[in-house]
Amino acid sequence: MSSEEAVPRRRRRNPRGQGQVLKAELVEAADRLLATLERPETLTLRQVAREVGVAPASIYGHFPDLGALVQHVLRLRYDELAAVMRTAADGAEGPLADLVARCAAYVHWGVGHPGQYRTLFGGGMPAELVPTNAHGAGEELLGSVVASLAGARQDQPEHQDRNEHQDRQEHQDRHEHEDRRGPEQEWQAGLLLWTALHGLVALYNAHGSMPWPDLTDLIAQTLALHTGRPVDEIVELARTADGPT
Amino acid sequence: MSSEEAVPRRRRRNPRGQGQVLKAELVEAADRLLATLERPETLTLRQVAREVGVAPASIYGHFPDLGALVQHVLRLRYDELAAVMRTAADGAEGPLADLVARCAAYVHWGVGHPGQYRTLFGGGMPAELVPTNAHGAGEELLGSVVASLAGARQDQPEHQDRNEHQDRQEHQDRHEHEDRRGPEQEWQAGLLLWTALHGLVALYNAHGSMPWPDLTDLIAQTLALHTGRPVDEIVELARTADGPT
DNA sequence: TGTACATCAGTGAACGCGCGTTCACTGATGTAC
DNA sequence: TGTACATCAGTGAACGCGCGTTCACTGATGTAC
Repeated sequence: MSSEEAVPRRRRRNPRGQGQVLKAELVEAADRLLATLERPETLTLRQVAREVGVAPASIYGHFPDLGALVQHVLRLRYDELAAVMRTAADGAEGPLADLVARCAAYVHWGVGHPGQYRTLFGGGMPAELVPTNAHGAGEELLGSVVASLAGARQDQPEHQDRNEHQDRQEHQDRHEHEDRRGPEQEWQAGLLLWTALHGLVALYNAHGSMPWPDLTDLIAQTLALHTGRPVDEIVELARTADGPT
Repeated sequence: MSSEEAVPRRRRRNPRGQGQVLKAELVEAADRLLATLERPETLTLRQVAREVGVAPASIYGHFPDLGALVQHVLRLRYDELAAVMRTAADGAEGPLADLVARCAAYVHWGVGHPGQYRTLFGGGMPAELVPTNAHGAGEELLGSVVASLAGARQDQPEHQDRNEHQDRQEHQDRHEHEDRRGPEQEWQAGLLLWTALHGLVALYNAHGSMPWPDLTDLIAQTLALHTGRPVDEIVELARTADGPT
């Protein structure tokens, strides 16, 4: 370990038709660095070049600049997260299970990929590079949570929304008609759930040294709050979703 | 506006006994830049010097390096946030009002100071500079939320925790005795509330271009979920806490 | 079968920039005699 | 009242560094004749 790290990686030039190989290696390297670096937003073009073992100028043959490379990587990761959530929900039986699977997948991905999560949702990147910002805060992702939460609430056996139907003395004029939940309330509820999950991931990742309770418990507790369902039921669903550990 | 910005600010040297004046100016300038910069974690020693109108080397007379200066500023801001929350709770009548006042103050401060909030809680700074990390994730702040939430739950008129007392078929062995909430549950509940508030602030700040619902509504909704109290009651309390708008 | 040439996949050196940090210095202002 | 000196509050130039980007280039490999 003395001087081994100082030796620059050598690399065989690709044969004729294989120009795309380096591009793939660049993407992998950037991804690896985003995952690894303590502060991924400080990623550097020369770092990527070094990681691959290539001259800095070589990157320009494949991407106009570092921004474009990062954007490419983030797009992949965002799609991966969305896919993970979709897949997790695939095996779900019923709307609540669907919601639990999606949200658990979200949080576990975020905790498993701190660097990329931070880069995607931490707001530390030039806004135009991040798919999350590019078209309205990760529309697909947020949309799926909103829909899933709405489905789970719809499905509730005895749907008593005690938070909204009692104790209204004088404010019933402010909201026109909340006997039935409109799409706007559903959107707000989903948004709120997303912020809760995001806060959980962000703080969990930022304060790794703190003594955190079991993550699955925290997710279950959060979902219990946002669905009004018993925490044990959620834990049960989360456990079967995670598979036998 | 053409060349005006290129002119470096001139500054009178302080008279003899007034060496501390520059120190104060440095703190102010760093604070202003942390508040202003799009990515405050990229703050630079030379930027601070420029902002004050002083040679970069002059900073070393007052701080050993930029880190020390930033640490100083963050300490001030953290104390300010804690004080704002304390003051807000001072006028509160009852535990629920206390909780609402504290949490509303937290969120409003965070949204009003995006740069500093990000620097304090965003995890983008070398950990040792941030008072939040220095002694256990902002113990005082988290502790106050935990206590306040526990107080509000204690105070609940008809304390029915439907999330925990029904539908337990086979998992009652996992938790030993949750008829009464132990300090551990209280801590977890407070932690979860904190993550929710943090997620709200972080995403609100990061996605300013999104169409967000009214912030006070979101806070109230969050607190309604975490206390099990009707949202209207919370909104009422939040409104009186904010003062007439 | 041989050879000139084009293309491909990168290289290597150089540029100008902003950065943190150092070091000897400057010039105004108090203080001792 | 004068003057030598110490101190204070900062300056200015220089250093070495890593960075993004440019530009002419190189050397292996395929293709046309």
